Amino acid sequence: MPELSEPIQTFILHWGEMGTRWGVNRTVAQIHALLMVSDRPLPADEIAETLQVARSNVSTSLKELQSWGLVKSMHVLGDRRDHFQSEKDVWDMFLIVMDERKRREIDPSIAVLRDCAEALKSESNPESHAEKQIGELLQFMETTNSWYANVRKLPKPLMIRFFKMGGRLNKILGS
Amino acid sequence: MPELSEPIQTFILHWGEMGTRWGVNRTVAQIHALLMVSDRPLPADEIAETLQVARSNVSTSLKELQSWGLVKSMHVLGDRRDHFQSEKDVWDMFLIVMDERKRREIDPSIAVLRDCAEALKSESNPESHAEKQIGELLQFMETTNSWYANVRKLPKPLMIRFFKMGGRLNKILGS
DNA sequence: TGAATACTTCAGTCTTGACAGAACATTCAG
DNA sequence: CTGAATGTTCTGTCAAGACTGAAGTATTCA
Repeated sequence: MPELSEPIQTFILHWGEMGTRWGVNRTVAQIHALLMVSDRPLPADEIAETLQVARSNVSTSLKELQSWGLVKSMHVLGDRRDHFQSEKDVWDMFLIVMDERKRREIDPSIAVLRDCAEALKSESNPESHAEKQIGELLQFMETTNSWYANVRKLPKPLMIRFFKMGGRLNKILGS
Repeated sequence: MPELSEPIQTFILHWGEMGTRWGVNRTVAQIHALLMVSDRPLPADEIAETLQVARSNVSTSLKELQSWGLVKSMHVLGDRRDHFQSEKDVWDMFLIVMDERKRREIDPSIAVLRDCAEALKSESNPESHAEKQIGELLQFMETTNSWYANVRKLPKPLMIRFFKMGGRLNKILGS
């Protein structure tokens, strides 16, 4: 592995930093960044060397990235080592992350809110404000969820068009 | 402060947990949750007692919530203490968080990516793949940013309509 | 078969950030 | 002016979890 050029280092470090701000382990995010900009799949030991972290740390981080579906392992002819490559398409990456966060965090939250709302309803209730507030939170999440489901099922080119549009929102909604 | 009922405890604890998953301090998120479901503004000491955390911890967490614009302090007649109330409207809350994350994280990331892309362009370049990838990331962020700006400037009722719609997306985009 | 290679898991260490409690600052009532 | 009430800041402690190196497992090849 050639040393990383300065701008690429900057990118990887920044991506790692952003990771932490969004609840993602720094090393995991850095490895993701590295694989994104790599022009070929990398074996774990090369990643460890490049980022100067322990081999074992790379192993678990790669597992994590694979569990998100952001990284896949593959093989290279004449090399026994696993090689890892990142999803490269930014839109696909985005959707993967959204799907996964929905599955891991939003959906369970909706379930919890629903239970809480239910429990508060059946008590004859000195906490009607809380009930109302939680109900609104629940409704909000359900609304955005179903909105997302609809965006999600658009074929990708249409979806991209949808996001590039936006200037025309007013016109559409005005009708 | 009456003790928290069981479903409300559940809600607050869950909200705290979700906080950590999104890079927000657990106590900060818990206080936010408590204030959301409270039917009146609460003074800091009451929050500390209710959530069983140190008064000083509450102080700094409230500062944090205020810096996000999610919580405001106010005064109650005949009480010298500051009382804190959360924004209650879920849509407004959502927009506040989006605005703030854009300002704190997305915009700076765009700046970094732009610098990196620039630096990679001027080097006569063995890293054209990285350049391409970072360029696409940049483009993606700029696209979503401007999409968000357009959604953002809709009057709230229209915006809500926009999110409740979604079923009609296909029809609209088909044209 | 066993040495070499690759990968994973585990146990202990280290770091970061969260937190408590104390010290400090400010305001206000008397 | 003083002391009680309130809020903030600071310092040291602690815990969570990130990370390392070593031990363990699996696979391949000589």
